[in-house]
Amino acid sequence: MLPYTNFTTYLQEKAGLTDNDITQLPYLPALKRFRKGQSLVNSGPVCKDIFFVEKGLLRQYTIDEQGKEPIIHFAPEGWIVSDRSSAYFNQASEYVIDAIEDSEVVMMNEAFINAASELSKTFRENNHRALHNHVRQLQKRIVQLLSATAEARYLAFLARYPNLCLRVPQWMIASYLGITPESLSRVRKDLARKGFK
Amino acid sequence: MLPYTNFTTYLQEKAGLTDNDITQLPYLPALKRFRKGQSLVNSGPVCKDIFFVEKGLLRQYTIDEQGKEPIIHFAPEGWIVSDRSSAYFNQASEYVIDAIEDSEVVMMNEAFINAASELSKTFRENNHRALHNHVRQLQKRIVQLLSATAEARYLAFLARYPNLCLRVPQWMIASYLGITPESLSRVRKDLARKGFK
DNA sequence: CGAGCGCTTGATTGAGTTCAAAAATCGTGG
DNA sequence: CCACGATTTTTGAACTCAATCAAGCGCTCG
Repeated sequence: MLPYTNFTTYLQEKAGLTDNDITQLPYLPALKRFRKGQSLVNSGPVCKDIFFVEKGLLRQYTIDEQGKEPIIHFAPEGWIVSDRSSAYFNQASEYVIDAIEDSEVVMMNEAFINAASELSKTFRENNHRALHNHVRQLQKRIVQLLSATAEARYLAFLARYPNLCLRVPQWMIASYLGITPESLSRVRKDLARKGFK
Repeated sequence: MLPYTNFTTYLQEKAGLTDNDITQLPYLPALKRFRKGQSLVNSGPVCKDIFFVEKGLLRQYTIDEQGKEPIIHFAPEGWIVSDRSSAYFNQASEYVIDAIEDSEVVMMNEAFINAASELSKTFRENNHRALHNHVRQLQKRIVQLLSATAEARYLAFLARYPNLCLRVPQWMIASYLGITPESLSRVRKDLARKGFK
């Protein structure tokens, strides 16, 4: 049995590889464990890998001029995170990816992606589709940041990442929303007062 | 001679088609003219085309719940705009694209993109590269909206779209930055006072 | 058990909004 | 080409949401 059930399911159901395809892959990517707080990649070097979260929870963030750490993404089990444009343009990554919980991560490198792409048209197409979907999510987030209040953005976070609000420290959610931890605390208090949940 | 010099240059220099490739295309996309204020596409229908701006200036925006119109992109000559994920997922587009100036636009449909992709590996690769680059720009904008002040965002706008600040009405720039026209007016006044430009 | 971290709460400050009105610019028809 | 109305930009004043600063509480982990 393979050491990663979520990843296998992903290859079959999301990425569109058949069982036969999988046996024909030259190798399967390694599973690595990361402790809470540990970094998978730092900003600086080129980020070559694509990470599939088998178990646990990752975050991706950058460090801006004022030393703030705005969070781009959270990635719980079954999600993927990477800085593909860093690999693509062979440029230094501006993002850090680290573990919010003890995590198990499947490290897909370019070679694996290429091999799977050679093998299966569906895999290629799904990859492309995922990229388009990513663009759409990013645009939605921009629209939201342009026009929605802190409260609306928090509610959107809850909808986008169900069951994550208890696993992610509040100060990180605040950073994802572009507000301070104090403000988020007040937003939540207000929602509670209004009888939310 | 072809009716669009910018688009031809784009096909050759950016998209990587050789002169020979171009003669082998089954057809070349149509050039359409749009008057200032006219819409190319509305939110609602699926947005199937990809627009290359031969001349003029377009904007892409959405309409949110409060009736605000946050602007996603500006596209002057030589730029491309579309809602590819709408075409890709065959879903209603949430965005409107209209002309800020009288414009000439090359309408590339899926068939043309597919034909060019068949013909040239470079075209395919450049397309993919452009998509990655797009993702990178979107992420940068998110980081900026999360952590930068109105002034910093305005300066970033000036850097990203050189020579556009005189062509785009200020209230639209304000909408792109996520602030009110009044606030932008004050940001500019402040910058002038500080001796900017 | 103590130190540190995360969350809350309060008081104050500040960036940006809202509302209102004047000034400047643009567009169009005569 | 000018004039007039409409739109855009500017300015002012009051206000609001969220940031900052500061203190206190509770939990966890060494």
